[in-house]
Amino acid sequence: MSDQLSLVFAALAEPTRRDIVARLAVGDATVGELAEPYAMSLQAVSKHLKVLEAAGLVTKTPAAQRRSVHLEAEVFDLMTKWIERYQRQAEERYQRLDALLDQLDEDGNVIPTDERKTS
Amino acid sequence: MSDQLSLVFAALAEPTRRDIVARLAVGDATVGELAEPYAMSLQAVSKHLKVLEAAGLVTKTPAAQRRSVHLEAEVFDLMTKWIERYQRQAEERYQRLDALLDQLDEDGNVIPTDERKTS
DNA sequence: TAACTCCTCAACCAAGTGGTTGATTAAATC
DNA sequence: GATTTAATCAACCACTTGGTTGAGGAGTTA
Repeated sequence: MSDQLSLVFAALAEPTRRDIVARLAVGDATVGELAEPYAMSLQAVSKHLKVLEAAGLVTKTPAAQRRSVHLEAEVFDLMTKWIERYQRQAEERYQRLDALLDQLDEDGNVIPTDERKTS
Repeated sequence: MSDQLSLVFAALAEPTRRDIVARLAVGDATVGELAEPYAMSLQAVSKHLKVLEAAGLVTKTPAAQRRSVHLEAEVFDLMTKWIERYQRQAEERYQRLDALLDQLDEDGNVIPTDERKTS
């Protein structure tokens, strides 16, 4: 499961991690600040951040006592491109199906080309 | 992890399942047809389909010997809405940051409002 | 009805995941 | 320099996951 798209989808499959992303969209924060609202331990949040980091969704300032975490918006493009591709493909397919249904008469028989209504 | 958004992201975190979605975007298929290209057992593919079904990404014709599987394109909206929201938010934040940087002089000091260039 | 085919269900297994606690590193402050 | 504070590392645990094989259910066809 090492390709980035898999990592990104897996990272966002967790409500806590989506919540963290939502918070980081507002502005950068330290690990402690991010952990504060949750009942779980700081270590658990640190683990979640590592998952987000591995997916490329988040980066941390390399070395400091209070490490600032911030969102990398570009990675979203990976997902949207994948999604849009198949969403569009599926929608087009249904349009073709509609078109095909238009070519059938009330009994479900194919109407010959020369007898079809010209739109 | 029972909310649909989590289920959808988790479902698409698997390359095999994304591959199945890609195939279904082209057109409906039976379970056997979907399983054919993979080295894994039919049961394994059936499990993958169950995950996709639970996420609402896919539906099966209720009961037939050769069950037709087809893609539900609407569910993609859930994801795109979530993604776009935070992507937009993050991008706007960077625009505000740029604006803020415009308000600083070369030494990094804040330029008082009445001394700023009027755009 | 019997046989065959397509698919699902059930039990099992190795590996991964989300959480815990305890110890440790490294920066900031006294 | 010693102490506090912020964050990570490491080991552990219960549960989930992606795969397997074997049996069973429900249409289809002989």
